[in-house]
Amino acid sequence: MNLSDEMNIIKRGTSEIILLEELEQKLINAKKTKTPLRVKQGFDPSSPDIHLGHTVGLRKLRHFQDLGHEVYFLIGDFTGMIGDPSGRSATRKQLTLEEVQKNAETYKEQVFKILDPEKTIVVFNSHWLGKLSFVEVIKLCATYTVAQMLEREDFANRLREKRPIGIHEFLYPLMQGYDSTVLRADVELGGTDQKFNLLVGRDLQREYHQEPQVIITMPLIEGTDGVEKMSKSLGNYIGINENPFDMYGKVMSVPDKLLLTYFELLTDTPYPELAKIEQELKKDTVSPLIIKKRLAKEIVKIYHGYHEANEAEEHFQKVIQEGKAPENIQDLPISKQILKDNKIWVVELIKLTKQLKSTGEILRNIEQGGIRINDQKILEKNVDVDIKEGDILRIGKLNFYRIKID
RNA sequence: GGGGAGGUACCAAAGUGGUUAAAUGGAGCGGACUGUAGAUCCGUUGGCUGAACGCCUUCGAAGGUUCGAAUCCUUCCCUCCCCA
Repeated sequence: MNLSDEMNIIKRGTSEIILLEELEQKLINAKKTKTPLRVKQGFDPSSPDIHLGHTVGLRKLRHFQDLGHEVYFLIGDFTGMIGDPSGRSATRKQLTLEEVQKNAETYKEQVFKILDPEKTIVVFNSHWLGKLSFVEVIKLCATYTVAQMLEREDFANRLREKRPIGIHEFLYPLMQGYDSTVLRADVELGGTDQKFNLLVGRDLQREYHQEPQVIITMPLIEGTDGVEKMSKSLGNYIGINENPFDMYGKVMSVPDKLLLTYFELLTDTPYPELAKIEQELKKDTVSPLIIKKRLAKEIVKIYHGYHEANEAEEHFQKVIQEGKAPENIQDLPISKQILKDNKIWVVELIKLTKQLKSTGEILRNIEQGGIRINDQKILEKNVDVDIKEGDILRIGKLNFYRIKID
């Protein structure tokens, strides 16, 4: 593969590369000396579930691996205890050591759905940051001035608006930069909100007489609401551990305007194909629904495989679009003893599913027409229903149970 | 060190002695509609009881005043702002 092909793979979907020429030079040198580049990205272990937003960076790391480079997957277990102020109006809460480490474990399980384990080195920054002496910390601080720190938009804003900035928050960029010097990173990846921190890494590497890392920022994708960036705390995320149907359905709930971005950043759809999709959307030759279904299937395929993706699609078609019961319905075992003349009080029946949390919720569902037995709405709470083996109980739109009498 | 503001349900935010299980918005849930779980509209949202406006729990924590407290008093915990 020649240099420009490599560059095209790397450039896809990026927001900014600083500096492009340095990256080219590094790639050339790597090839010449047969030394893979050391590509670093840090992850904050404060929320343990990886969602599609994280995969934007992870997939870029994978691109580097596919080109033969090494990935340093850095778990910010130490920095996680301080709290990264990036993009936050308020100071982030600090995690305990145990919380951070527990989260880190679940993190590792998930990232290898995307990264190549052979070419990934997982590192924890507590290993070196935890050993720094106070003198060393002060020396590190001495490399930066308050004025430099205040260049960061978030700090500047908070200062102007007289909102608090913790002293420790100034240390975050320094620590992240220090990580780069320890790992001797050639490239560091991050979201656009990380730009400042990534740049600090370059400065510190110079300070430590290293060649500065190239920094690559990736766009932050909006979540299923189409407004806020995808994040767990906002509840607009699609987790990569979610089951195929939920994943498919959540992608389907994304506003149309995000279709192209999702295709570009979350799938490997080649550029000519992307251009075609763009045209289809623009000229309205293909319904956005069809295109979105293609996207949903594509994404489910990446995390669950082709077969599961097909199933998710069929399921969606049947249950959501046509409002019918799906093929695989879970059994609801009912023992004969609790039946009286094959009858059971509806509320009791629903309780057995454990689907609804309280009696109040069950009653509300009944009143509002959310309960069906064999497609027949039950609208009255004081009824004992006749049930037999194989009857289908439906709660709301999505939850089906097949009665099984023991 | 001095002065001030505030902690209310999943979140945000009203409420300052009874009519408050607590306005409103968001989120959630259900329905209708549709090209989707999107948009829109309607309904609904502490728990228990075969349900009655009956009982239990909830307005930072613990006590107290009162027939009655989210609302008043005391102590404590926490958060924030201004001045130094």
